[in-house]
Amino acid sequence: MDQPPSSLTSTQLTAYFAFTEVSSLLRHAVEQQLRDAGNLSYVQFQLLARLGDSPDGQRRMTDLADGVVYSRSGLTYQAQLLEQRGLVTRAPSADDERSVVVTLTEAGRDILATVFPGHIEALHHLLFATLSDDDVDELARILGRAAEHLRATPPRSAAPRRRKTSPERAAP
Amino acid sequence: MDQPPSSLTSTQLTAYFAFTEVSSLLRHAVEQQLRDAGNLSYVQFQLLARLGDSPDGQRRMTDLADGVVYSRSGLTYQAQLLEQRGLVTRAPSADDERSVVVTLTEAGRDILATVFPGHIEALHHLLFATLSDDDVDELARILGRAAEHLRATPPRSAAPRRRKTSPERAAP
DNA sequence: TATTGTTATACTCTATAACTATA
DNA sequence: TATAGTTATAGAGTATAACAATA
Repeated sequence: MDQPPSSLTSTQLTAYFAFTEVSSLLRHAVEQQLRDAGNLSYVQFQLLARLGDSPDGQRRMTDLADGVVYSRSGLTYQAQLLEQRGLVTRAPSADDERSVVVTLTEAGRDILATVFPGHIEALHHLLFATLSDDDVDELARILGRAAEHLRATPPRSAAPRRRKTSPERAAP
Repeated sequence: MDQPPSSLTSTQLTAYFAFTEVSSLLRHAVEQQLRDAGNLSYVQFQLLARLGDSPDGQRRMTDLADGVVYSRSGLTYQAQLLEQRGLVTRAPSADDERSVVVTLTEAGRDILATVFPGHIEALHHLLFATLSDDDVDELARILGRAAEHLRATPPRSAAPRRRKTSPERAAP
């Protein structure tokens, strides 16, 4: 049903509260596992995992920043930390001297390998243990659609701002 | 391709990634709305909302901390900020002189009233716009179960720690 | 002694603005 | 001029430990 924009159905409220609760508790637990298993923050894990996903283990700084919705400076800070620990290297790109290419090192892969099993195990214990296969199917379908929608929806009030990647003409 | 996950199905992975993405984007958008509409952080909003939920607009510090999974000191910090803005008051409890009762003020209720409509509207736009009623039902059911499970599942490695509220007998 | 809450403190993280260099 | 990234800096937030007061 369509509602006046100032109310939610009770089911919507239930869904929202459950979502935030799962999100918060799961995030908390995962952060702790990552910290215990590899002394990684969630953000650092995301960055390493992104690099691990790349076929050559490399990404440009900007591409990494886009994925994690970070400010450039925030990413520089995290990249420095990871570099100091020897988990990544940074070098200017051959294509474009302005760009910096971040590369996952062997040590970085090792850390990922150390952390992954516990990560997955935690998801089993915390999230999937009580869900049926059908539930997981539904979840993937519904949240997949929601994610797609969110990705395509610009933050409304911040609309006239310049986006990071998209080359919009600036409305002065 | 991804690395072969040791024991998650591809649907589970899809569901997990979609969940984290929705969680992250939604949280980001909601935080911005709360900041814009009422200059509130997400945590501050949660605290005020919790107080607003209470019939008399009051809660003990410890009860508030439990709900938000915070350290005591972190809660004290936030409560100070809210008190400075006149959104809550703090006073020793009559029942137990050790306890501090936090009370939502008129100004606090006003802020909640100011912020709520936009909050709900954002949820409409961002989350519920693309979901059918059945989807929302499913989401509420599935995540409700997951939340219940998470709530009941103690962080495994931190198990032998004392919990905050539950009067367990401590296993020595 | 155990519980409630505050304080002191140190640390992590994030964003903004100014800056350098390449395109 | 526009883009990629770094640096300087400042601010919010969080947790740990020591502490005071009450039960």
